[in-house]
Amino acid sequence: MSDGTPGGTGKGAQRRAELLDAAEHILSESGHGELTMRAVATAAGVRLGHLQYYFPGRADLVAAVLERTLQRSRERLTPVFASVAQPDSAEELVRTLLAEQDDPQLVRVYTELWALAGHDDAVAAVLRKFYGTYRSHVADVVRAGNPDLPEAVRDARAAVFTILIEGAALFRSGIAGERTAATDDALVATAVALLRG
Amino acid sequence: MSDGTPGGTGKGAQRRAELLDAAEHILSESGHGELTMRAVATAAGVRLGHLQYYFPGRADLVAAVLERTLQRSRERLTPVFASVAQPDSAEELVRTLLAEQDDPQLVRVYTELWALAGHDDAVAAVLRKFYGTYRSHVADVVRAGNPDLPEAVRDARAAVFTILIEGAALFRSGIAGERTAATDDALVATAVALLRG
DNA sequence: TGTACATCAGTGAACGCGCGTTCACTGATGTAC
DNA sequence: TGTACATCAGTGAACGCGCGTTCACTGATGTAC
Repeated sequence: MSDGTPGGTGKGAQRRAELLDAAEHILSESGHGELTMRAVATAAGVRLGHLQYYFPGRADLVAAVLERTLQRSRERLTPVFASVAQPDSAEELVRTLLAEQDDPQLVRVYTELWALAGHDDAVAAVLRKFYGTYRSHVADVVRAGNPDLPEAVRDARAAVFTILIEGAALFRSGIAGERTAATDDALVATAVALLRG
Repeated sequence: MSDGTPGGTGKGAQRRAELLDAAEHILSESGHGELTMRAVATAAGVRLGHLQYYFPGRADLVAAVLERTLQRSRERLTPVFASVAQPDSAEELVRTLLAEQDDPQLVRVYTELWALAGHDDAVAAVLRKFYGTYRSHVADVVRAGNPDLPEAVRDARAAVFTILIEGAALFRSGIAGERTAATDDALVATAVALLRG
């Protein structure tokens, strides 16, 4: 490994992934405060000292969870946005994005990351970049369906769309009442209107 | 005090408020993990043992911050909703709700509470009730402007409206790019459309 | 008006525990010759 | 094919520290008679 991080390929990579799985699980189930080196090591069936072979400090571990989570989301979302060249598939796009939120563990991890961003500038910067890319993807969809829209309006629509989708995630983390088909339909209708204008 | 909690009125009440101010400040600036009994006592200029006279354990302190925050929001929001009997003031309502989010400390506290709700059932239950009331206020506004709308549609619109407003708060906690007038306008237009149908 | 007593407000020391971090160490695996 | 050596993967003990909690204590304020 050129960057000094163990686990590029093979056995090391698998171990690293297992450790991140354990950390992610604890983060989503119990929150940032319970994400201790010892808890992760125990959950992964590894000794404390060995966890530190992969992640020397707690900060490295948290940063790695953040990066992997966002990277996975990027890899899932990019093809989804790329496939909606035709603007009439807007509803399908929205329903696909909402379906991403069906994994409660992932939603809780995001909730934790949002809270972290509130008082950790590094996390905030990474999330800001992530949602910047997200918004530009949405803006591309808006432009495809309405090429003459002024750029400012297009970007504003993309921002509101993003707020709506992520707000929906927030309200699936145990805060809202039950999720109904009528709510989903209203959500989709509103989101589609933002894309189509 | 009939319930055993010190600080009902007078000096005790003021001390209690000061302690909660300190706790709230730490929660918003540094997060739940940094909210320790010692840090709160120090910030409030009080000895650890005395903080425990008001809040015997950390859980009591966190619960009190949660309750006071939501109670204050209720007291601010109830008259706002009550004043929009006339449905044509929908835009004013939305702008007022967004203006509530201009306090970064309050927004960060909410972000922390959302994360807490993800793995604390008591917090989740309190927040669920709060947003249930919130949605029913919104639904009343929707009904005032459109009395014949089926109840399911009305409630769905209220839910999406709430998602949109709270999603906007989320994206003011350091996650989004800059907040522009165009974004606010698009947000208001979308929210008003949900109220008016 | 005075006094006795209860309650309120606040102090200070000590406890055991889990935490992140440091570090010396061992065995397994790969690689050069 | 064998051997020497470097690197990788994993162990185990110990550290100092900050944490929540417990508890005995003191002084100020209110109240009953």
